Amino acid sequence: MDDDQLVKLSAIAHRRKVPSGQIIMSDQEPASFFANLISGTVKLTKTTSDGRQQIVGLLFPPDFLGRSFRPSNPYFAEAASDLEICVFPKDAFERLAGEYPELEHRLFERTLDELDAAREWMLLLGRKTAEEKVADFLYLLARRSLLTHCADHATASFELPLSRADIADYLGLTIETVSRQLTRLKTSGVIRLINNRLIEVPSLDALSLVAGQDSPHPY
Amino acid sequence: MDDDQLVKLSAIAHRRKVPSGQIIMSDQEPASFFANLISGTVKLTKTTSDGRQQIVGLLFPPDFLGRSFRPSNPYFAEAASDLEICVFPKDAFERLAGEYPELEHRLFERTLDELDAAREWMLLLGRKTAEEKVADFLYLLARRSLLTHCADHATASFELPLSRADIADYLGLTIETVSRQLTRLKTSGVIRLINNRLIEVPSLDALSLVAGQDSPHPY
DNA sequence: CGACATGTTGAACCTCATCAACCGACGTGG
DNA sequence: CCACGTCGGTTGATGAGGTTCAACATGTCG
Repeated sequence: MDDDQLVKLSAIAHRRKVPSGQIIMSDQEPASFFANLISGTVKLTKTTSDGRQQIVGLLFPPDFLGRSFRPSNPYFAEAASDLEICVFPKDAFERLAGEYPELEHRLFERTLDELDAAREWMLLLGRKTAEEKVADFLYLLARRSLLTHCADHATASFELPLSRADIADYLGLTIETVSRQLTRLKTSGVIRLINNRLIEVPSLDALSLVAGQDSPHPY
Repeated sequence: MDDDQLVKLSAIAHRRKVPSGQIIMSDQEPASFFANLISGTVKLTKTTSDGRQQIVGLLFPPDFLGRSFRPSNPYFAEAASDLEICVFPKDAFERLAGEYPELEHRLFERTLDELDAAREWMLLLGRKTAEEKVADFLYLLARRSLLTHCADHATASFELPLSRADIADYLGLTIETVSRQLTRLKTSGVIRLINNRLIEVPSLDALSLVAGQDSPHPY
């Protein structure tokens, strides 16, 4: 994105803090803004009429939050932790997107990535065991942590961005099963639990093996 | 899409028949074309290293098949029945998309629809029971059949586009469970099985109820 | 210190997967 | 023409993986 666009973007933007648990975008009401995630984690959730919930997407910085060309979302966006976001009014942003085809193109690419991620997760939800699900989730986070804290690439350590309940909703499990599988992975030595939220992975390859990944993802 | 575009599109297109079971696009090799689905059903599948399979998307006419701005797919596209498709060479199509922003915009919109569908399916895969899954799938097909055979909108009848094995792979179940749930729905009177592939739904509302839909979808 | 939220562990139960037999339709070859 | 194998689908018996319910542990905040 060139300077001109960045200037115009920041002109219409403003920062906002959001406390954990707050709904950012709701199912029925129209989405009136776009936003860039500066810090924190956003979960996209869907719920059945009787209250069963499923997380259908996670957003980490610097992910983008919004709904292009549609009046409203078919899901909720909720702060899974305290957030900082950078908000753009929807109409102004879309005017800008009309001016700069590059911008729309970038949004398109991001949407394709989200689609790929969603489909990858469908395989996990439909066909993997509880142990594989948990290991897969941890493997995902471990790889993410390598991108930022670029360490030696064989081990990793990171903080869980979600509570047990949210992890369960992400993996299509119950909190009890998540907890049990975590202790299983701990006792089998695949991970170390420093505290409830902090995790160490001595061997990424070992973790990837438990996750049942097609191919150990290179980084 | 205006006439000019349609003319140029058809100039680079050619028809092709594809027998059931054939792989159209593969995981690793680059996707070299786009295609419009004229008749038949295409399944998008992902597979774990040990052979468990999950269908991550279904395409019906007049859906569009292809991968914008990416060299290859992270999944397979396979003919779930005999097909007729209308093929566009990738480079020619992308040149055209560059000329007509409208075209890229349309592709974007379709991708958003696919993303919504994928996320809806994540809720099904992660949180619904076998009975709800099967009922939900049938409800989906029933609504689709109303769009074409526009009948009285309270009942429906249609042909299953998938084998039991494919239905199982779509719902994250086994063929046995799919079969059992179908006979359950039959004996409880929610559906009628005319033959293995032909289904009648006396009451869409009753089916939607079993499917555990948030809201009975109006049509 | 007690109340509440979050997480862990245990025991019982249930849904769904697994394994196996069976059925009907179809195509092939003797 | 009929035996035969194959394929797609159904049905039954059994068992395992996860859910459910409940108790307990830990941590935090008033």
